Amino acid sequence: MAPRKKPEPDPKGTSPVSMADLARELGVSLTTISRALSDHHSIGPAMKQKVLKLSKKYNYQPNRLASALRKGKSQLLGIVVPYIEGRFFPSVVHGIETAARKAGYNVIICQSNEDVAQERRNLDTLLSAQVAGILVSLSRTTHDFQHFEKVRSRGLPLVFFDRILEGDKVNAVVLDDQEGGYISTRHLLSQGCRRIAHLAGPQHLNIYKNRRQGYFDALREAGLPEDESLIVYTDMAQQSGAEGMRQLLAAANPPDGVFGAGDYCALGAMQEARRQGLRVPEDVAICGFSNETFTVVTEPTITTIDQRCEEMGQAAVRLLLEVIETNGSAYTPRQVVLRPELVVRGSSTRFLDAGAGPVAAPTVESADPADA
Amino acid sequence: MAPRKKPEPDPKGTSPVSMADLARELGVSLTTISRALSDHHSIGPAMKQKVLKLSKKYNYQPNRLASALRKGKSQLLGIVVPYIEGRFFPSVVHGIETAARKAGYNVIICQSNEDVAQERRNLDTLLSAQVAGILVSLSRTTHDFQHFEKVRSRGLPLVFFDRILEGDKVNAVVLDDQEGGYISTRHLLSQGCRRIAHLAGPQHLNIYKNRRQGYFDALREAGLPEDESLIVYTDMAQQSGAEGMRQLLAAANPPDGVFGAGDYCALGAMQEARRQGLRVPEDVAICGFSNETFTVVTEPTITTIDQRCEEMGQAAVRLLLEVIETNGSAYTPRQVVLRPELVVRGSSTRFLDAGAGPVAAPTVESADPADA
DNA sequence: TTACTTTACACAATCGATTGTGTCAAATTG
DNA sequence: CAATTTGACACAATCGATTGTGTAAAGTAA
Repeated sequence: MAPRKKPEPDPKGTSPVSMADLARELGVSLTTISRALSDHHSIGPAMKQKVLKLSKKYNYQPNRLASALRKGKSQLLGIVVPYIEGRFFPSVVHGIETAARKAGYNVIICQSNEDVAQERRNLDTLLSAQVAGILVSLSRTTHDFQHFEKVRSRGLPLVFFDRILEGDKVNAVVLDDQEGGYISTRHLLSQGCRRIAHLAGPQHLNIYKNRRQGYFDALREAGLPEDESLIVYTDMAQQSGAEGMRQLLAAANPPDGVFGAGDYCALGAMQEARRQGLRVPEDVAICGFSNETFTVVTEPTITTIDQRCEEMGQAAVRLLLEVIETNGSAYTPRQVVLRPELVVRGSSTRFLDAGAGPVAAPTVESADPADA
Repeated sequence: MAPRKKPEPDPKGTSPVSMADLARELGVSLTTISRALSDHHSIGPAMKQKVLKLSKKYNYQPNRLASALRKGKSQLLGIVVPYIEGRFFPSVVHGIETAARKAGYNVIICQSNEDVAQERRNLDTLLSAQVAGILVSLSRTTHDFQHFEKVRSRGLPLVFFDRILEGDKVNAVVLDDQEGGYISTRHLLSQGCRRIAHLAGPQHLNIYKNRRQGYFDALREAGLPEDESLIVYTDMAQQSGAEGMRQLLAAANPPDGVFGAGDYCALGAMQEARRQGLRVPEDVAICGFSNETFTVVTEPTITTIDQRCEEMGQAAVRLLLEVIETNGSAYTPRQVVLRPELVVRGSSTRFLDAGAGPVAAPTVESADPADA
């Protein structure tokens, strides 16, 4: 191996200072440096000061690799998401990164591209990177937890968020979709709607089933019947929402309110209504779901349900850190359910309803279009 | 220290297999295992096979920390972005992660939150994580490269993207905004517009200055005069775009085309025009800039300039890897300039113009609203 | 003053993988 | 057949930080 000389401060500037350098300079042992820096009790205050001063002077940066190797744990958290696009995942990741950093962790990101095989590889990568814990939102093609066994058997803390598999005892953070459907529908009721339609999503997906259930709950509570003719099943796309609306409006007794299971189909519905000369919200009030970015730029702006993306990220990190800290001691898997938030905007505001919750409030942190 | 026993396969499942385990099992030296796995020539094919088989059997995962520590370089790339929100940065990060993974690297993400101090801390973190290279898009409060000296002095490859500081010899990937303004304006001309207005952005920012310049270039090329009365300076917000449009339409000779320096202000302009009873694109054609997500859901959809977010990420990684590979050997900083792409949509399509470029094409990879 | 605790630090092993240098035997060459 | 090359593997140092144990000296209690 090439011998490496270490002249005192830093000749080419290429070599980062190590604890050994500090030790040599101070004429003390490596141990002393290490313990001084980690504020160990067996180091005198005077020595601590000296070490600290010197480390500042040479701008000492601990080598995390070495530290992690020795301790068997790094200060890294692994994230596996289907992809980093759209509104949802970037926001959650944003929340995760922020919370993680606050706790002294860095995050390493992996995309599964909706592919189980890739997801499996991601896990292997994270394992070999010796992360301290893993946060996962499952790919669409994931139907079992098999490949997570490896993680679990290593005793690595694991937390799922948003996309989880039902029926397994795992740590998870999810949104209460049923509550979302409920408050959305209640809001429409509070605006005077009496015939509220629902643009539903594919019912084999829990989130959509739950949103619909919340819708039913609110209707029942208000003493209104469940009218299947007021429910249109869509694929959640804008186009599909428009078609659904056309269908609803063609009926004998058209709705005066629409709760869309997503913002895209709600938008489609709103556009169709206006094309047919209806006023929104006067003739028909509309609520969406997800608080997509575009909901603040349409005319009128769209009332929707915010999914608390950032909070989800933060909650996931909190949960993960808890598991990390209780280090293996028979931690019981816990599920955190986030309460969705109604964001009232123009598409449903027939009159200024006191206590209708926060109005508008842009949710994207930097709506500043000057980014790029 | 607590002594650690290592029974053969894996008792509690908690201990990952190391090369030492394999060596013991095969009765060979650690060296042999290491070299067999890295396909070193001094290991016989028979032995290589045996080692490989055993490593599969025990599902051996190399400890990257150890490897990186020894080699002095990890397989990690650091990313520093202002934040992970909106359309632009997530997409770039997506591109970066994809390209990096393809090259066998993982990415670790940091947000500066538009704060130089945080940016500085991010760099320190990445340095101590021993990343192999760093990708940076500067925070808005960054006005000098001072804190990057530390990185440079360590000989760490560094590539900037999108947000860079002018006049410094650095590796960077940026978008050709001038070209964007040019093709956008040319497109409007090709649609028969003759009085093309421009909703300009703050001119102290290069990107906006360049977009305006491209606009001028196209006008000049078409033999049209630079008419300052056709330029309105906005803060890029939707509201501001609407006001600009109002102003333009109130003038004696209103425009028949508008090139907005951003999608938000273009949207505002379009809405204002329609409010005043004008038809888009028939009476006034409109182009935006950035290919924001909402541009595909408006009525009509908005013609815009795509900033090649993903390509930018990929290009940045390519450049970084180049620098990493030419490892310090006096690499001359290089700038990659990406060509923006015109995305023709409804707001400017007066007649189907042959050769007008790709039509529509949703750019978000998963427009599937079922994410969450 | 003797015995016992602290205080303050050093030694040396260790985490897991990498790599320059040996070593020994088989293969090739003259 | 002796001499040299090549093949196949082991030794041991190393990356940088952590930590159990050891050991002086100083402080305290009896």
